[in-house]
Amino acid sequence: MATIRDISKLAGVSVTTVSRALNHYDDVSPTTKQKIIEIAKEIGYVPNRSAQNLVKNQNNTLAIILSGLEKNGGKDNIIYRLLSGMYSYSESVNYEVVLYTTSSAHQREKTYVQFCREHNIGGAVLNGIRLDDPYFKELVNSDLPCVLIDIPAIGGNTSSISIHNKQAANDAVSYLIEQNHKHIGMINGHGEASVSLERYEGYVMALNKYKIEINEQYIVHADFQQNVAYEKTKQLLNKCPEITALFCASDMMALGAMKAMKEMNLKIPDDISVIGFDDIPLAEFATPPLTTMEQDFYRMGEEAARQLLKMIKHEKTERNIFLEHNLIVRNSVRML
Amino acid sequence: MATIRDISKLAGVSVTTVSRALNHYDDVSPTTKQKIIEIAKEIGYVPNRSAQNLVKNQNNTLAIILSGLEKNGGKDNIIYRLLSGMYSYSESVNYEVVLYTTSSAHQREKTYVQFCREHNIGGAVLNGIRLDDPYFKELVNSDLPCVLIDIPAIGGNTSSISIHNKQAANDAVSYLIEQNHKHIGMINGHGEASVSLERYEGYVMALNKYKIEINEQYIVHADFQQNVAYEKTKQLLNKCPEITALFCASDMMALGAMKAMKEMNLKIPDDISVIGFDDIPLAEFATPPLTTMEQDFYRMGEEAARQLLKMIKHEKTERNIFLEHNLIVRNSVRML
DNA sequence: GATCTCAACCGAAACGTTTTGGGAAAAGAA
DNA sequence: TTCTTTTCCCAAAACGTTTCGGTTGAGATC
Repeated sequence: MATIRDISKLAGVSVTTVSRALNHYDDVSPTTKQKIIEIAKEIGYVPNRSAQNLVKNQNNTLAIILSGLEKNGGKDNIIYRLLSGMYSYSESVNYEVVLYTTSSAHQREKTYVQFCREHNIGGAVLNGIRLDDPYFKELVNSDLPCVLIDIPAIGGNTSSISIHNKQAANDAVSYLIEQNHKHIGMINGHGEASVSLERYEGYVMALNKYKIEINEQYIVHADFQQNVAYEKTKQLLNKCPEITALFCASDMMALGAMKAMKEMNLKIPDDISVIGFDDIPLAEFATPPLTTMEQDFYRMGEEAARQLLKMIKHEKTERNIFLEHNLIVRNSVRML
Repeated sequence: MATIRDISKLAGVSVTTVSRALNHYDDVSPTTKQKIIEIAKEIGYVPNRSAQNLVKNQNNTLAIILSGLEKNGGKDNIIYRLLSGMYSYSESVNYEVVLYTTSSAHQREKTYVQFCREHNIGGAVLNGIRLDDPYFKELVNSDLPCVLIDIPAIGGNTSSISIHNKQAANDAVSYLIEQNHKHIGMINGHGEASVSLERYEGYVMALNKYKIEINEQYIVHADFQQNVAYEKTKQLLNKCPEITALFCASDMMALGAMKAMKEMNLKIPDDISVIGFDDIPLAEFATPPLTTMEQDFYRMGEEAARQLLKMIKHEKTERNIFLEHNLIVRNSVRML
C-alpha cells in the first residue's frame, strides 16, 4: 500500500507537505500541490483511516444499534427505511454509518458502549432496543451522544425521535369509534417498549372521550410478533365474540390477527374491522388492504442522523423530536 | 479514555506485559495476568481499534457493497436477508461487517476499492451492482477478495454465489408450459445484470424443449422495477392479447405486472397467469398469492461471508457456488 | 561453581497519519 | 541597504497498540 511517505519521496518534499497538500491547506504552493495530487493518484494512494483516526481521535462515524437481525425478520422494512434515511443524511455531511447488532445467540457480544468506544464512534441511534436491555442503560448513561427511536429521551447525552404515539393511537381508535364501533379490542406490543404504554394510553383516551367503558379483557399483548398476534387473536375473539374492531399496535401483528380471523371464518371488514400501525409495505397488499397509522421511518432515520450531528457539534438541540403521523384509510375497517 | 499505558502504571508492569496479558499470551504469570485484567475492567479499558488496525494491518472486517439504499426501496427484503445472513456468519468467526453504498446523488462518492483500502477491509460481498458500473471492474481487478452475488466470478480474486438461474427460469417456464400455456411473455430485468441473460436463456430453453416458437415481441425489459413493469405489461398485453401467462424475472416486477392486469380487467389467474422470481414476503400477500421461484437470500449472505473468510485465509475455495432454488406454488397460475 | 534452561518480564521500534512550532527564502516597504 | 511580511516548506512529536529481540534471575544439571 502506498503511503504518504512514498509520495513525499517521489515528490521530493516532506511528509508534512504532502499531508497538508492532500488536506487542502493553503500553505502549499499550487505547483507543489498539483504535483503531489498527481503522484498520489498515479500510485493509487489511499489514506489509511486507522492512522487518521488514531491521531485525530474522531472518525466521522455514526452507529446504528439494532436489537437483532433475525433470520426471518425485516418483513416490516422498518430497519431498511431507517438505515437509508440515516445514510442519506450522513453521507451529505461526510459521515459514515456502521451497524451494530447483538445477537442473543452469541455470548461473545460486547456492550454497546464497548463497541462505540472501540470504534471511536461519534454517536449512535438506537432502534428496537428493549427498556430492560442491560446494555441500553449503560449506553444512555454514558456521555456518548445517542438518539433513541421511539423511546423518550432520558438522562445522559440523549435525545429522542418518534411520532406522538399516544395521539396517533387515539386518532386510530377514534376513527374506529366514529365508524360506530363500540367493542374495540387492542393487540399491544410487549411491556418493555415505551410505545406500548403510549399506544395503550391513546386507546384509553379515545374510549374515554366517547364515554366507552374500558374492558381490560379486550387488551392482549403479542410482543410485536405476527405469530403471537395470531394466537392471541384467536383466544381473544373466542372469549369475547362481541368485539367488532381490533386496534393493533403494529402492522405485523395486524397481519397475524387477520390470519386468525380468516381461519375463524370472520370476514374482514364485514364481520370484524382491523386497524394497524406503521404502514409497512405489506399493509397495502394485505387482503383486504389494511387501514393503518403511517410513520415515516425514512425521515426518522434522517432526523436521527441530523440530531446526532448537532449533538456531536454541541449545537443546541431539542430533547424530543416528534414527526407527524398519518391515517391511511384502506379497506379493513367498515362503518357499522 | 483509558489506555494500556494507564493499566501498566497502575499494575506496575510494562505496556508490553499488559498487551500480552490482555491477548492471552502465555509468558505472563497467572497472578500478573489476573491483576491486569482486573485493573482493565475497573478503569473501563476498551482497546482502540484504530491503533490495533494500524499495527496489525488487518481488522477483521468485511464489507457489503450495495448499489444504493433507495428511499422507497428495500420492499423486496433482499438486502435485509443478505445482511442478516452475513452478520450471522461473520459474528461466529469474530468478524465485523460494514456497509457501503454509493448514492448516485452525491458526487463525493469514492470508488469501492478506495473505500475498502481506506478501511483495511479484508474482503467484500457485492450485491445489486450493474455490470457497467465503472467501479465494479476496478474492484474485481484488484486483489481484494470479493464474492459476487448473482454475477459469475471473473478474473481477480473473486468468487460468486447464486442459484442456477438458467435452470430455475427453465423450471418456472416449464411449469407454465405444463399447465398448457403456449403464449408466454417474459418481463425481464435490465441488460446490465447477468441474471437477466441467464433467465432469458432458461426461458428460451424451456420453450425449445417443448417445441414452442420464440416470439421476441413477448419479451420486454423492466429494469427490475415495479412501476416500469406496470407500464411495460400494459403495452405488452395490449399488443399481444393472446398471451396467457407471464414469467417475471423478479417478484417486484410481477407485482407491477399484476397491478397492470387488474387495471386492464384481466382476472388472475383466470384470464392470465403470472409467475414471479425471488419469493419476497410480499409474494405471499399478493392477490392472488404469487407463484414464484424461491431463492434463499439469508443463506446467500451466510455463504458469501464463509466464502470470503476462506479467501482471506487462502484456503481452497470453489469459484462459483450454487444454491438450490425452489418453486413455490401459490395461486397466480392456472391450468389451461 | 560453572553452565544451561526456562519463566517472566521489558525497551524500543513500528504502523501511517496530523499537528505544532518553527525557519529559510523571496517579496515588499522603508 | 535593512527591516518586515509573506510564502512555502520541514523536523519531530504524538496517537495507542503490537511485536521483535532482548534481559534477568532462579532453579536444574553437570
